[in-house]
Amino acid sequence: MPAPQPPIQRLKKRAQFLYVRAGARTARGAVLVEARKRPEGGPAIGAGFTASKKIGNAVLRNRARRRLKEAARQLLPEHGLPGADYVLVARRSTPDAPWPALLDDLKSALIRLRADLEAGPRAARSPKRSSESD
RNA sequence: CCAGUCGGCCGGGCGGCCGCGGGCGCAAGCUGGAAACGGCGCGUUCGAGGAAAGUCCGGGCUCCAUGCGGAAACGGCGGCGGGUAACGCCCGCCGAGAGUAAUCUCAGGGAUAGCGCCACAGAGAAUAGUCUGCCCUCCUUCGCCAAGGCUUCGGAGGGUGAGGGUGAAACGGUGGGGUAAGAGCCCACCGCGCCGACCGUAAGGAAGGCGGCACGGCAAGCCCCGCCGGGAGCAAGACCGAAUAGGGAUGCUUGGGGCCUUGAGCUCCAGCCCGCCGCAGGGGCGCAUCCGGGUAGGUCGCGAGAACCGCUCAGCAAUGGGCGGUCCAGAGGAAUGGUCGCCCAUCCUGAAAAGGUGGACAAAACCCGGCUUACAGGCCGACUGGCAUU
Repeated sequence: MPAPQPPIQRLKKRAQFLYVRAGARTARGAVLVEARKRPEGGPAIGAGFTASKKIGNAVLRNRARRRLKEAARQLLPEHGLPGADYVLVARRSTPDAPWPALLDDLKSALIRLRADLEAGPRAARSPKRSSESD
């Protein structure tokens, strides 16, 4: 490994999740990814995981969250933007999707989001997002 | 062998590779630090369930309330005995009901404490009752006659509670006697009620005797009796505690005037500030150190116990005693995973070989004891009935 991988920090607090929720958002197949630059920056990449009750019972939610965690572990250091926080939201197909397809979806979403984030925080907030945000 | 009843147990296995959380250890390495000690890292070890679920009962623990005891109200429970920390749970037994049987089911205290209700149907539904009937007397009427009576239609009065019919239930049943017809009116048996030797700790069982029948059901309508119960919950609760704002104390500093309760108190004017200029209006004007309360956040609570395993003793059992051994998840929006291979079940195709498919229900969150509900498939034991065989 020539370049050191950026460290990954787990998001824990509700406030952190709410902060990221106001940022960019991209859905790809089995995953929905939210991302936003932290104001203080830094080399670390933040990662949080969410599986709502829409996914199913506790067993299914756990499985979805853990698959997202493993996928993020593999892809986030390479495709994530240092200094930004990501929240991976499980969708109904997350627990059962084929593993390579899940990785593809996440990778595609991360690349798209990275481009948005690097273009600037204003550009990340596309107008269609305002309708679906609460 | 087939059909069935009951109880107990398991609930995929093994192995690569890459990861995660807790505990313990660490020579060297990187890193923070004056150090102590941390972080990264390395090693090692442990890391979801029988229901972890529903949150329906019972407890532990914590805080609140509380002088002690009792009662009312409200809620829960309800055969008897035992087990237990406790229970609405468990075991054994009793009673009633179902089944050929093993076995299963039961809100299983009180209906002579009182009130209330008993739909529909039906004449009548609880101090009974005459719709259709049966019988007697009287009146009327038809017919026969041996002149004594017999008989048909209708009406009135009375007797009856037997037959028909209604109903979940009609105020004992069957048979005989009896009678105008009938009726526990009388008799036998059965049922029922009362007493009851004797057996059982008890619920209860019961030989036998007496009674001529009296006493319908619902307490899951109110109620009565007995027993139990203070409330809220780990977001309990304890400790530490930043920034900012506000409170208090001390010290220092201060444009001018007024007031008094003499203090950075109140108030007026000027000045300055609220991006700049003008006008109008509004707001603000100490600093430093320390103290205490609270918020974010953090630490504890937090797992060696009504624990698990084996042997043994007591007991029909639930369970309890003794001895030996084991340490067995703990966190917050972070862990208990991802992926691959082989095997074992499932299902599909197939004559087979084989190929494909793909793993029930469901995941701790303060901890125990129960209950209830969900569950692919499999294993073990005991017992009952039938068939066959010896």
